[in-house]
Parts: sequence; C-alpha cells; structure tokens
Amino acid sequence: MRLSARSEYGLRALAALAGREAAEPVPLRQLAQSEGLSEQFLEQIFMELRKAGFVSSTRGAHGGYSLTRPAEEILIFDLLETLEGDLAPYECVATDQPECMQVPFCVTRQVWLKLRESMQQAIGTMTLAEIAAGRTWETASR
Amino acid sequence: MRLSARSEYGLRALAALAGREAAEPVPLRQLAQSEGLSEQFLEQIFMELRKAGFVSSTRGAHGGYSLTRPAEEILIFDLLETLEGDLAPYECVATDQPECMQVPFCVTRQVWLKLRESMQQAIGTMTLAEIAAGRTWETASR
DNA sequence: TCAATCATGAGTGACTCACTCAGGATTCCA
DNA sequence: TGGAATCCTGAGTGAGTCACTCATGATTGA
Ligand code: FES
Ligand code: FES
Repeated sequence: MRLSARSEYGLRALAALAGREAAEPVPLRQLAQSEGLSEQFLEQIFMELRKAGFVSSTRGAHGGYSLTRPAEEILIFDLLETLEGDLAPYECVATDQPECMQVPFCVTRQVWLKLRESMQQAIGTMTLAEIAAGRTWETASR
Repeated sequence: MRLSARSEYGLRALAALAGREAAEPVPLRQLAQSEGLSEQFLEQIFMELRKAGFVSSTRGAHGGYSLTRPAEEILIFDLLETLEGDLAPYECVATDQPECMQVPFCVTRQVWLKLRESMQQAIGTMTLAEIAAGRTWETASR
C-alpha cells in the first residue's frame, strides 16, 4: 500500500516548477538537479505529464517545460491519478473496471469503496499551488 | 497503490468466520473452500492473525480457528494494519519510521499525511461485524 | 554548424507477490 | 494404541513490478 517514487518525484518537480514564476520554460536538468533526482527518470515522468496536459515542452536550446495552467488550478488528485494510475485500493473499485460480478455477495467491496472515497475527498481540493507554498501544512498535520 | 490479496482473503475469511456463531472452532479447510481460496495461502494469513491476537487456534481433530473477541470489537483498521503492514501511502509517514530528515523543506509530506489520516478515519470505526453483515453498504457506497 | 534540449524505446537488476511444496507437531477418537 | 484430522513451520518459485539506465534520434536557437 505505497505510492510509487514516480508520484513523489513528479509532485516535487512540479512544485519546483510552480515555484519559478518565470514565463520561460525550465529545462529538466535544472529541476532534476535542484531536487536531486535522476534526469532520465524524471524525463519519463514529464512525458506522462505532458501527454496528460499538465505541462508543455519547448525543444531546442533554451527549451524546457512549463505549466499549461496556473498552479492554483491543478489538483493534486488529478496529478496522482496520472502519475500513479487509478487511485483505487483494490482492482474491483477502479473506475475503468467493469462492474464486478461479486458485488451482491461481497463483504470487502464496502471497505475498498470507503477507502477510495476518503482518499478522493482528502486530496480532491488540494492544489499544486498550495503544496508548493506549503500552506496546507497545519491543517494536514492534524 | 493497491492493497494485497492477503488483505482481501483475510477479511473475507474472517467475515465468514464471524458469520458462524458456533462456539466450535472452524477448520481452515472449510473457510478456504467456502470462499474459494487456497488453503495453504490462507494458512499463512491465519498464522499472522493468530500472532496478532485476532484468532486463536485449537489443534488436532475437531480443531480450527475461532475469534478471540466478538466481531463487534474488531476494527477493520487494525486488521488491515496486520495484514498489510503499516497503512501509510509513503514510507516517510509510516508510524515506525524515525522522523524524516526532510520534514522542514518537504512539499509532499503534507499530501502523504492527509491521505493517511483520511484512510484512518474512513475505516477507523468500521468493525468486522459490520462488514460481515453488510450493513454499512449504503453509507459506504456514497 | 553545433550545442542544448526534448523524445522514444529498449533493457536490467533488485525486489515483491501470491502462491506451492514438503514435512513436522498436536490432539481426538475408535 | 493407531491413525486421521488439524494446525505449524520454513523453504522455494515463477511472474510481475519498480526504479531506474542506456542508446539514439529529433528539434531548435545562437
Ligand atoms: S471483489 Fe468485486 S465486489 Fe467484491
Ligand atoms: S520525504 Fe520525509 S518529509 Fe518529505
């Protein structure tokens, strides 16, 4: 029951990207170095993020990545769904799953559903801007 | 971000066990067959549950497993912690973890904390009796 | 033209998961 | 007293996943 390193790296790097208010695109190398991450691995991650529409890239010298929307409009929930795949604690309750045949008899489904729902609520309103600024700190730490 | 089959099998089998009100211990074979699970694998799981104090075993002919407490007093949260290990979305916020060195600068910790907290709340009051009876069905499914 | 950057795909070693296999120990009952 | 039923223990294994690395190509700006 752990999130992958992809998710951590992705969130970190995006937060760093959001931190730079510049309109200029930021090269991946800078993000990787400032966060101490593998450049090549981060590249993979940013490809996903680009395909999902969170960042755009400009090639060539002075190229790099930039956010396509202001950080205030990017939900952590959406990011994690992209980075991590469906945020479901069990296959049976994944959103892309056909209705499970065991539904009528199943005692565990209610547990998975409740877990999923609570996770969605927890990060459904958190934005990239918030975590970049660290502002939800107090409320998040109970 | 998936729970393991151990958790599913464990919950299922325990719910089945709770379903039989008999004072007699129930042999593992019956539980495994009624739920369609591998007997040997379920055995491993029940060893853990025994060591964690949720069930007790009686050996020999007419032996089997029984709950040590009424199902109403067994929290799903505790079961999942036993079956799944620490219910933390990231190592850094596992309870057995020493305080993470990056805490002061870390932008992701708040996300992990919020996720963990919400999961705990979601299943912190669910009991084995409830899921065995399927009574939380309506509330769990939104 | 060349350096900086993104783009793409294949490969890999370590690890985990969901089991199986093999055999032993304890207890009840005929 | 013997054997059947059950729990107990530990080792092994094939498939899959994870967190990367490697190699190479494409695009752009100076
Ligand atoms: S496994 Fe799908 S309903 Fe329980
Ligand atoms: S990784 Fe531990 S505080 Fe962020």
